[in-house]
Amino acid sequence: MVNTALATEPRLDPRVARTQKLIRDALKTLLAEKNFESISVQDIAERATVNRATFYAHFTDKFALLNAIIREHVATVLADGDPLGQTETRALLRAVGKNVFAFVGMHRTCRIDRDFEPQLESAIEAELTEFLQPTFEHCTASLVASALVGSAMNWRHQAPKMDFAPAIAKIVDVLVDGVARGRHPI
Amino acid sequence: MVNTALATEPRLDPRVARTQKLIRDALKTLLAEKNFESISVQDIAERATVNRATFYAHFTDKFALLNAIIREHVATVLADGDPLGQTETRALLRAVGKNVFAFVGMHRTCRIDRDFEPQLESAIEAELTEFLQPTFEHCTASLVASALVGSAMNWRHQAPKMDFAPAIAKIVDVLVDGVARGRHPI
DNA sequence: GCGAAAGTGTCGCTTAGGCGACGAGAACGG
DNA sequence: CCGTTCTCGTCGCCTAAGCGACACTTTCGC
Repeated sequence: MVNTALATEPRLDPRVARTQKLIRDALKTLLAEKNFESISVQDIAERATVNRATFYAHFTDKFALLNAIIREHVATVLADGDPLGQTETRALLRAVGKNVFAFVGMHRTCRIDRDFEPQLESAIEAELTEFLQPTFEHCTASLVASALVGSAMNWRHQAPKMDFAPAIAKIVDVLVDGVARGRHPI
Repeated sequence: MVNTALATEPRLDPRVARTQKLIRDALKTLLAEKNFESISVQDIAERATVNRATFYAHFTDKFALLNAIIREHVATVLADGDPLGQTETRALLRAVGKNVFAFVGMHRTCRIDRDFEPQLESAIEAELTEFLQPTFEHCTASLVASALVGSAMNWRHQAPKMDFAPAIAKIVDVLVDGVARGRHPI
């Protein structure tokens, strides 16, 4: 019996793992205290009990770090209820969509917002694409991800208080049956 | 304005501080799960996300670590209510004694017990002696510490359910007359 | 009783992290 | 306007931590 983790991860120095966790946790707690743009790399390094230079050895800047944290969070939310376990395509997409909307919805009150939305969106898209890879071929996964995330962001701005179930149903219908059904009559 | 901490501490590498804290916390959490003697150095190192060799670079063995933790805890309990703030010797000793008995009492249910008592006792004594140093000359501090801790351990075995206030009063009465002469002015 | 398994304490070698300094850009306040 | 201050990103040197192996001792389980 071979450990598959060893195959994918060529071995991670425990110091690296620890340092990265310290840095992630540092930003998380700081975000609970003040907004993102008023947080400096020094703040993060200090809170993480890590040297500033060490920070740069792991993340190019604080945006990259935030991105990593978002993606980490997204990944867990996406897996809720094991949506990929659904055999029927329509049911699978609905389940995935529900998680995407849920994630986008819960970040309405987050301190990050405002001018970070583009990063947020692309982070979700990237993570969702990876999440769908085992089920769809890359090109399709990417398209589905864009569609779902884009719709979710749109819903968030237009009618965040409305139930998102109908919106998801419509999106899934289009994705599964093709765009022809939604075409305006000629 | 000179930072006094810089004078006393010749500079502590943050990695060292972090590692030691990780190791301390590791043993603390492990003690909440199982008893001391069934905890191996490996267990501690693993929980602390620290290499076993690193453990030995900081503590000679697990007993030394436990000792350090005890002393750390003792130090905080001893300072409760700022007993050294008392100007009257009798009141001061009573306040200190109360904290000592409180500490010894709260360790009745601790998983460490049984055959660790000698270490426990000497750790408390050592810490208490240091604690009393600014107020009493070393020799006196040591004597007072031995008396208080020894009495507390005795009380713990003989009549742990009895109120310890009278016992302390008695000890203080015995100590005061001889001890007053060794106390620093003011 | 004995071999296997697990724990201990230590040692050299390798690698990640801390330090201090640097030049550069941005923000501020006189 | 220009100095002051702060943050950024990077570099070379040094040190702490990780690794794997070693020779023991202890503890089991058969």
